[in-house]
Amino acid sequence: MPELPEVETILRGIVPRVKNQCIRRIIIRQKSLRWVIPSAITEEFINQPIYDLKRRGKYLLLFTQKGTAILHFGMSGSLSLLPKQTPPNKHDHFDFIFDDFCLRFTDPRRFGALLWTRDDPMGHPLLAHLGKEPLEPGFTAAYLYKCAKNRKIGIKQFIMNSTIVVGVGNIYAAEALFLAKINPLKPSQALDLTHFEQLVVSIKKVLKAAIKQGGTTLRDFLNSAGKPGYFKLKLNVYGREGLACNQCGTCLKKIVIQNRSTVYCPYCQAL
DNA sequence: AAATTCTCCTGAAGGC
DNA sequence: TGCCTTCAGGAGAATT
Repeated sequence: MPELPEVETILRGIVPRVKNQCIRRIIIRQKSLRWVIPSAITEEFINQPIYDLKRRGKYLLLFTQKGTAILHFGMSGSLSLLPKQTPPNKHDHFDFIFDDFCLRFTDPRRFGALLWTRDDPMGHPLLAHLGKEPLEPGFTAAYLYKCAKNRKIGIKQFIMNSTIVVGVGNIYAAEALFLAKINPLKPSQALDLTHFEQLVVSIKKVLKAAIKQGGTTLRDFLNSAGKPGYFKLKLNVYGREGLACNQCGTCLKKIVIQNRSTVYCPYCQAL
């Protein structure tokens, strides 16, 4: 599922092809994604140079003078760079047709989104209240510590709260907590500055490693048409319940937090 | 204000 | 073989 590193990789993959290019036509086959695709986009997004592309959290932004397209990949969304006229498959919901290629959005579960705003996208309701970017300098232990004050919620839910820090999804939350040796259920307010320092370092480390891994798959994305493969990052805990901890050999335990499966090492991550 | 629950959707996997 | 059930999960919306 596309988390921050995947979205970053998609961004880097399409920038060389898309930047300063114009979309000539938009084909929408399925407009009801997470939200209905606004009809204005089919006119206003056309023939406008896309002068910049950015990522904010897991959102991808395509800027033109008339407005900005906001893409989200939900759980199962992806983009492909394809030759024009490539026949669509079942879950190919929309195409951006450029002069020389087609950028196609595919999303079996339809949790993704395509929105359009004429205003500053950072002020859009979906983006306005997002928290810190985890790979930027403002994401610090002191910041988390301050946010965690009086928060009883478990630390895993805390770092997955996008109003605090963006882009830390279920997989990377579990992996970062393992690296930081913190129990996912630990009440946020009970952690001290040292814990948060470890946590910040671990989150940055896990995300950077995944982006680096994504870079190796980027070549395929650019040269041959298609999508970037998902990362074969070495996972310590996610999806490894019942297996031995890489660190100490203890049987990894799975619990459910807010309907999200959470795997951790009961020994390395004791409360 | 903070925490919890519900919801969207469909493919994969498991049970019988 | 095939049908049915369960699960996975990002994140906004609704509810407590």
